[in-house]
Amino acid sequence: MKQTDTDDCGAWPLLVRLFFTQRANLPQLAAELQLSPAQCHVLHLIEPGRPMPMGQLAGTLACDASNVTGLVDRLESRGLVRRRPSAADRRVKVLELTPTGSRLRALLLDRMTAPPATLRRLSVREQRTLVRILSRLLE
Amino acid sequence: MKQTDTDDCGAWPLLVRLFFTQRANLPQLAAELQLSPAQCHVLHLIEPGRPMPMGQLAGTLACDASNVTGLVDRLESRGLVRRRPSAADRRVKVLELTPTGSRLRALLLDRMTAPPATLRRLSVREQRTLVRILSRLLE
DNA sequence: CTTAATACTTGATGATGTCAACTATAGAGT
DNA sequence: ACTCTATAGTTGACATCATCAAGTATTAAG
Repeated sequence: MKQTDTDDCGAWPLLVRLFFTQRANLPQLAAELQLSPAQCHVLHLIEPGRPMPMGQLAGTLACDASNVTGLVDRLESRGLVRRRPSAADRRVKVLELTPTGSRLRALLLDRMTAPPATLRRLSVREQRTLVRILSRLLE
Repeated sequence: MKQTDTDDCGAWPLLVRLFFTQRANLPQLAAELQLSPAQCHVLHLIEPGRPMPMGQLAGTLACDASNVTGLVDRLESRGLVRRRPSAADRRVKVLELTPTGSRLRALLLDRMTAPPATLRRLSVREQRTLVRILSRLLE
């Protein structure tokens, strides 16, 4: 079970390359929606109808809480996100998408998940295999 | 059967999720090497013994040329990268890793390609399959 | 009730990124 | 040659991203 860390046939290095490739074209995709990469990340994380405390967002983004304040400030000023006080704990503020934010998020996911041309090189069967394997990676 | 996977729309959203997951933990990994995410990206792109013109780097990063100037300034001031004039065209400056830069790059790739725990859920055979499929995506 | 811990904000600072203007070189066409 | 245009890189102005330290408000613990 433990054996293949150094002997995994290079699967992870390939994913790293894929990661950097995607990282490079996120800015342009974001710019088309008048967003920054970080804002895309936030929009991606807040699902419609699933409000999220700011602290949890900071945790998921793995960044400082004060950074989230600024990010949300800008998103809120554009009417994409709302801060709501939490009923349970008056310290926490919960974030939820506005209708506009929901629509923009849908548009973003649509563009991001528009498969690149290279994906068409795979057969349907290979794609299913890929889905099965990736699902297990994402638990 | 929440969704149809008769087409390619299943695999890419998963890769997008994987992408954002990795995006979130790059800052910490970078910080351990006293680097920023962007600097990691640059270091990842300049291979030892394969000098790269600044313009090409800007193209691959899909960012403005002036941004590369600053990135390289900081990397050069830390002795990780060198600017060299190009013999063929005196306008271009070619970037190459210093020995220190090469070592740090190796360390970075080592850490980045240290497979996450989730990868161990896959059998060797599944990992090979993943490698085969990803190679075709990246070729 | 006092004290400590948590959630978020503020202000300072550096890094990242874009744009416009600039220098220097290259590559035309005339 | 000589102008005209395009390209490679830098600089300066400015917004965003990100961290840290300090501060406020609230919660929780002793």
